[in-house]
Amino acid sequence: MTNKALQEERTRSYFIEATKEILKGEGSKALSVRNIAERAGYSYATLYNYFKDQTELVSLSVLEFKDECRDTVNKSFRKSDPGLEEIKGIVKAYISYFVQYPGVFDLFYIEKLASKSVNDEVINFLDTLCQEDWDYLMSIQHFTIEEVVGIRSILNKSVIGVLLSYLKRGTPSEYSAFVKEIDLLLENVLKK
Amino acid sequence: MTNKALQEERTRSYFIEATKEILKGEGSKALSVRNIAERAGYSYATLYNYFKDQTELVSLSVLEFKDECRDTVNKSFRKSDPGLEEIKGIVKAYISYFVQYPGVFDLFYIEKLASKSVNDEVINFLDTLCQEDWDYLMSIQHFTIEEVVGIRSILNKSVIGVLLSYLKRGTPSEYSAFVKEIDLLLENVLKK
DNA sequence: TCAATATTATTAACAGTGTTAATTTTATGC
DNA sequence: GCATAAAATTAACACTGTTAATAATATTGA
Repeated sequence: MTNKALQEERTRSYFIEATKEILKGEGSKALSVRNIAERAGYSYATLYNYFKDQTELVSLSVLEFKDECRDTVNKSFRKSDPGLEEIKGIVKAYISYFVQYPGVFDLFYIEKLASKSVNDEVINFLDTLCQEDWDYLMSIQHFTIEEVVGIRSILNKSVIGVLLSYLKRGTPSEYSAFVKEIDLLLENVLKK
Repeated sequence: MTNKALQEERTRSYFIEATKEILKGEGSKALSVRNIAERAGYSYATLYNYFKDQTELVSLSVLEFKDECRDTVNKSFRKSDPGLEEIKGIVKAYISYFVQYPGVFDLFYIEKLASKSVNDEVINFLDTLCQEDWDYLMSIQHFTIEEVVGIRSILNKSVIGVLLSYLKRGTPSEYSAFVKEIDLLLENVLKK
């Protein structure tokens, strides 16, 4: 019965939306089954009629955050020509997203995810956002394949590191210094 | 009475040792007040007669792990001449320590620490281990001050990133690939 | 040595967590 | 309207950190 399936999907979405709200707001530390259920308008045990456990709900949220992050990056940095400047813009917009939602950073890079496929999708996400630009830079022979492999690796890892330091250790303490650090980093990593 | 102070210090050390054992073994996820106390041979509430709360115990553990990590790095990489090769050795030994004790990585870079001073000590730790080498490289004019500032930043952040990816996301999945990635990274970051 | 005191360690309790089983409420088909 | 199927709920269990009140031990003074 398709009517039943529709209702079920609606109820599931209430739980997912509640989970996302808490993760974006108070963060994963404040997430709890009872907290989610209350916000969704159900009792805590009802959640288990629709989801295996809490981690499934978190994994589903991660996938939606991934889409949201991609949209944010695409909008905030209006696609100019492909190349180094676009990579810089993408990286900055990507970083801005996690500064706005630190709880989502935890999900992407720290918390244990239920599904291995979600895990892999997330860890390569930033790199895939820049795929076209790297292809372009190789096509015009600005970089060799070997250079691109090395630079991509450094870029991806140092972006994760700079975010972890800022969000979890408050280093640097000022946001302006953080922005400067990123500019310096991009300048040095992407130079020939 | 110095006898009393001695006994108190001994009891404190039992709790600290128990905490360190759990953190190195099962990790911070398995850490609990009752778990620590049981291993220390006391009841759970006794802990609060010697420490403000669990976070104080964790902060004290972090400081001891810091010393242990420094010793490990100094021993495993027998100090040759200062310079690029020594930096590579230090970084590799540093990374190895956290691969051996993933729970300690969590404490250093992820978990909220009670004391801000401990926080700052930890985040700059790798960089301070290489201090002499950077000074040397500038003294022989292998790098300029500006170059060193940029390279240090990239090195520190990308080491954190590469560790986070490997320990928390299992990327790369093979240890041999992980080692290769680090070699490539060091090669590219430290080149002129 | 024995009672009074000070110190140390313990149990009980509270509010919170994830999860499961049993139960109650609601909706459906005849 | 009634029996049945579905959905939502409460009760319970084993955990968590932390505090207050109690029990056990050690120390002191006479």
